[in-house]
Amino acid sequence: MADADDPELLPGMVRATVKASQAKARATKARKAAEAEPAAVDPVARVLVDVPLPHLDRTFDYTVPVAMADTAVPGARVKVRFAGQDVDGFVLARGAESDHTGRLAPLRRVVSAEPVLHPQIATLAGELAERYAGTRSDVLRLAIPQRHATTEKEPSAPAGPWAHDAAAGEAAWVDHQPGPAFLRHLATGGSPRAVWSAAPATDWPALVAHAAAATHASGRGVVICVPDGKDVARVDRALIAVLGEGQHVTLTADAGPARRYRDFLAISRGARRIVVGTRGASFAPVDDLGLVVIWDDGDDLHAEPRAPYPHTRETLLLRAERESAGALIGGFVRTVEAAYLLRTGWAQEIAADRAEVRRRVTVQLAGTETDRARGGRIPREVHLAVRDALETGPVLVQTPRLGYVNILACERCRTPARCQVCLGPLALAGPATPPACRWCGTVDEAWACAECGHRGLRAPILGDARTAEELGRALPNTRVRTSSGDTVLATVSAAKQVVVATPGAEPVAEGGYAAVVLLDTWLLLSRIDLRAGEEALRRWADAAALVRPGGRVVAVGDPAHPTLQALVRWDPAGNAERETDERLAAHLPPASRLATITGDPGAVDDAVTLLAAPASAELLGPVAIDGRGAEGESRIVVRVPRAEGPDLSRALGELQRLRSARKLDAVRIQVDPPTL
DNA sequence: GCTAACTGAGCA
DNA sequence: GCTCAGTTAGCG
Repeated sequence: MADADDPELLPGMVRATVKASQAKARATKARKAAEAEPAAVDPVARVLVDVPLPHLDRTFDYTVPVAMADTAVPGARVKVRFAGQDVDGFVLARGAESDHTGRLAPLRRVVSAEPVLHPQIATLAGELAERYAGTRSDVLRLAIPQRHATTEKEPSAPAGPWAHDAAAGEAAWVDHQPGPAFLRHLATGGSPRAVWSAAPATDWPALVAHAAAATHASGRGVVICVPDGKDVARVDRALIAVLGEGQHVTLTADAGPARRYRDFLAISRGARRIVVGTRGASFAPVDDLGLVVIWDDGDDLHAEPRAPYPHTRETLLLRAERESAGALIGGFVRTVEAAYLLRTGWAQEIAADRAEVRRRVTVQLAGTETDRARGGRIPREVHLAVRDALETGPVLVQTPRLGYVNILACERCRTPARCQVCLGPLALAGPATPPACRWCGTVDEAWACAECGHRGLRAPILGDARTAEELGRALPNTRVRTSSGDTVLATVSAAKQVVVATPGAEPVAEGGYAAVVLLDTWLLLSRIDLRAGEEALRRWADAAALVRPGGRVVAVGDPAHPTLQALVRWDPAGNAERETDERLAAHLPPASRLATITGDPGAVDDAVTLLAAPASAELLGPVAIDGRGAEGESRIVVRVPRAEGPDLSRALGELQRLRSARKLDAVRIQVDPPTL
């Protein structure tokens, strides 16, 4: 260095360029000095850097140059030099000094002074990262939308005036007790928590809107999460009807970056206090949160498919606890997780009484063995019921999605064909091949039905198009429409018509359907899954609930099946209790905490030896998993009693930090996977 | 993840 | 004694 500082020692030819570069270096140095001149107040910024590595999920201190003193506020996006490159980060806090012993690097740039990361969301990200054994930066990627500079320059319009009609809210809730008391509690600043089983034919978006209005009346904010955009639109309309325009915003993934950021900012800046959206909205930084609402928490759309895979219900319940807000877990059915909240006394029950439910709907079963043997898909009595109901209004027919269950069934009694080795579903790999298990690959040449002994197999005839065709033939002068896949109808008019829809794609009918028909219920039940029963009832009830008050529901299926019996009795609570008992007996969630570790077989083995799991932990597997880009991977399940859940999460987090620090092959960890 | 520092092999 | 590819620690 001393030599280079003295140009006389260098040959003349290069002297000029050296001088020029030295002048440049001096200028850079001077600029750097100015930049590095630390702010007078709180010159240290604690920065969370956006790197995906678990062992780097901690804050790093940087000095705040005086030029950034006012913009590098907590919550602001910044660029910092990290490991020799520029990375994004958030300022978590400012402070007078650092506990880092070395020299601090200056912040490189304040991307924007907009404080998009609120303290309560930063804390939430930390707790979720810990629970799901992931990183805060992964959670924040889900929580904070992409910045849109143009949008950020515009101010957020303040909310206009509004009035609270408490009487209207209580009237709307009167059939669901103690709903009115729940609303009063919210309106007076309380934070009640309830699991709400909506009666069929309930205009649930309106009730949710009234709960939001009651909370709003107490001067607090509301977060409402629903499964999909169709539901967001319904609640949006209901909020407008109850509170007027401009009191709330909607947050959906498909809104486009500008719109999304604008609505996020309206919440972040406190210009709006009520938000309704899909799962991403669960992170909305609503000021002074008073109520969280989740509708239909069993819908798998509430399960985030990106790491660390947080579930909307868990995110919202955690926020309700931490931010002392009320909670409303609503649906036409009840998940075992919601039932558990009642069992533990965390929440109270809100439901309609038996008489009210009976006034609203009658559910009948149709389809006897003789009907089936005749080979007709739609039993005669269903045809009659449809014709009958069409006299007074539209009819909804739910039919399982084509390819939803790619399995074979007994030709005679329609019991799904299962593998003798592992109970997996049998399927045909191709024409003229014997049936084989889709899970373990075992070929079963000599299959015979376990129920009736019959040896013939058939692929079920399915699909909304087939059903629509069959109904169209039977009802020559009736309009038959379909709603499924890419062409989902949101609503239909009150006109007399038949709407054939796949589960989840049922349109809402103006005034409700005169009748709802559920076809091929056995197919939804044949899914061999942890949640098959719960999921089947959810899909039936969500369709059946679209009936008009006093309407009729006809389900085609086996009257002996307990899940269908729960539908007939309209007893989501009983079904959840039964499912919960089964889960308890089988040591499955919510009585236990489960986690899966997936990856290369070697890496998974290795991870298990490194995992300092609680002593009570059970390891199930590893098993090889196939299909969908998981070639040659294996998976192990770790199970602990619920009370040890936090210990397991901590151990899994520690495992990920250890593995990333040592640069071992990555493994994917999922805590409480929605399905196994 | 990335960079920068470190290591030792290979060669003058 | 030096370069350089390969390795690895640590990131403020």
